[in-house]
Amino acid sequence: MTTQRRLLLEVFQKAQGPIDAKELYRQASARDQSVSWATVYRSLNLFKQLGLIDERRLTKARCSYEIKQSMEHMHLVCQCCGKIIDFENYLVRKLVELVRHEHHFNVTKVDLYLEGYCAKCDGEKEVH
Amino acid sequence: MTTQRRLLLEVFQKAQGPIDAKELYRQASARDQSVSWATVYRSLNLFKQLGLIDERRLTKARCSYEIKQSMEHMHLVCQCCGKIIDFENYLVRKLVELVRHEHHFNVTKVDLYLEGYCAKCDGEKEVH
DNA sequence: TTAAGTGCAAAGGCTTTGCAGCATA
DNA sequence: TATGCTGCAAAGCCTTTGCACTTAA
Repeated sequence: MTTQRRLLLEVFQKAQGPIDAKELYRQASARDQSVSWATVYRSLNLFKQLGLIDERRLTKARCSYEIKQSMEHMHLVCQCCGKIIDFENYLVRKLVELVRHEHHFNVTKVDLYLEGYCAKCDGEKEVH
Repeated sequence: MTTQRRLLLEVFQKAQGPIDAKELYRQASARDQSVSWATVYRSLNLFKQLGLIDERRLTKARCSYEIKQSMEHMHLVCQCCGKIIDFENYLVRKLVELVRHEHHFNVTKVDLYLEGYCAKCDGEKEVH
């Protein structure tokens, strides 16, 4: 456990939700200028391998990372205001069990991403 | 509508499930050597904009594309051999309805991604 | 004919890696 | 002290873009 890794983990713990490598680098190097891109990416791969963080493909350009969540965890992303709502439900587990049985597919990771309009933005859309 | 675009759409229609740009280029240029990477990517962006195809980041390295599917569509990605299995089930619709009601979230796009071991790779894992 | 599409090559982003020096245990 | 980690810089991929030429309508 090095100072760099400790620092990066702290940034993750402070973050509310997923962040990308760029943001991780930005926040970490703001607190310790010597932190390099190489260390950021090497640590991300390490944390991922250790199961400390999840890697998601939220945008085309780059991956997002966040402290590991439960399997029943979903993200609702508002395409209007960008708000991210975290959401958990037993139906996700049912879905996983279904896949396991119908396809003999041994699920290790679930990534559910729903895009649309949140209550607020959808309401405003109706008005116009 | 150019010959190149027609050819690329044909490759999509023949493909069983999502393919990435590399595979699209491979198959297209096998039938018409003059097809270039620039045209492949420019066409992908056009098709996406027209709503003909969906773009998903199924693997970390690159995006996958496929003819637009229903909302109940899911992807199972084998972390061992990389195979991508398409899968549909009514539970996805139930999930969407749940989100709609419980969070007043107006869902426009669903992206469900399950990672794990396919039947074949999981079987081989057991042996060792 | 002419606006739009194409190929080529170069550039742009994100991520990985070789290597020498440094720090943790 | 010895293994493992780091920073730097360069390289590796995937994707986009400028430019001159070609093609579909």
